[in-house]
Amino acid sequence: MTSAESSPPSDSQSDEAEALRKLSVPDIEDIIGYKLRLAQLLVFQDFLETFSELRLRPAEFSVLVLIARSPGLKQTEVAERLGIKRANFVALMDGLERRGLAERRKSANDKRSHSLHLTPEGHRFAERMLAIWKTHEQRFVDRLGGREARDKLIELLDRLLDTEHKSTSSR
Amino acid sequence: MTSAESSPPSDSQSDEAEALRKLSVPDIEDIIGYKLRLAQLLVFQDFLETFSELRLRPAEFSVLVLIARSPGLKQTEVAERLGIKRANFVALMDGLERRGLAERRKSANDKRSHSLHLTPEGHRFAERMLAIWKTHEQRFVDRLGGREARDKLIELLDRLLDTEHKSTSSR
DNA sequence: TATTGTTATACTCTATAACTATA
DNA sequence: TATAGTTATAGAGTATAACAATA
Repeated sequence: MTSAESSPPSDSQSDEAEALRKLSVPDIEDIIGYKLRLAQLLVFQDFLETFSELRLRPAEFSVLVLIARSPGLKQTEVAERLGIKRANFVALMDGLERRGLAERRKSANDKRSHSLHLTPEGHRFAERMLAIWKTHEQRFVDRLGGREARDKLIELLDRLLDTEHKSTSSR
Repeated sequence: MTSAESSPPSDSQSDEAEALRKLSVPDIEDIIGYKLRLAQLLVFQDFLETFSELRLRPAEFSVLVLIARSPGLKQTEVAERLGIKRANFVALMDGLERRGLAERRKSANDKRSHSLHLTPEGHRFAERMLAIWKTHEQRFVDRLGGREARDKLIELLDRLLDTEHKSTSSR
């Protein structure tokens, strides 16, 4: 099972430990990006498990949410808002269309573009989806310690995402 | 350029808007997982740009940090701590070894395992790497509004990551 | 039998170039 | 010329199975 040595192996350990002191290497747990990645992976993992029976992935969920709130958006608009390359959006939308959840409608004024909409079935699906999503989201609000903590997290993440980085105090 | 219609297309808009009211679809910006993903992508993107001249990816950085702090760890231990499958860790470690930054040492007591160490060159590399990393990390501390805000963010992320989810108020 | 490191492989995401039909 | 959608393709990152050497 576990090897008999509970203390770490001591090759040239002391030399390296000495070198470490000069380096002041950060604890990986204190690194913002590392922790953000762990948290994101955890939430997405929970999402995948929560939505396994609906066979819904995060990207598909976000597309359905967006066209439910803003029906009629052009395909490229939806893709750009979600940070999906329009080339990659095609297969995703094909899947939603094949499942009868969403549809492309040819625009009359611009025959190049498609406007996106939920189908009636997609609307019923969205109801189930959002009910399930609430349990998923609430799970993490609870872990955070309630709505205030959740709001604080969103606020801090928004600060990270704020494109107005005033490098100096000017502007 | 931009099409003449500034108001959204109004196909069966009113019907869909009515349906939306019943649905109460969340704003995608209010979804924890979505915002976490955006923030993580932003930080990693900044990391990639910051370290483009060192040709260092986040996973490689985390490995170097870990074996700088804890020299002698077994290959599988390092991989597991970072959430990397040991099969995928092989090529990553090959790369660090090929660049002369880290090395596998055959363990005397267990001839199956390798203990991982920085080379002297890897140590010098780590000094440069960490100096650069500090500027990267500080950039986001500044955006957050200082060290207190950064500590708060880490604390909230830790709550998300806490495996002790007390489902009820018991325990 | 179990574990360490390894190879091979497959699947998902993401990124880019180039095509078509419209504008 | 430029744009919307599409196709093809390549690269990362990640996941699993199976093997050899060793425990």
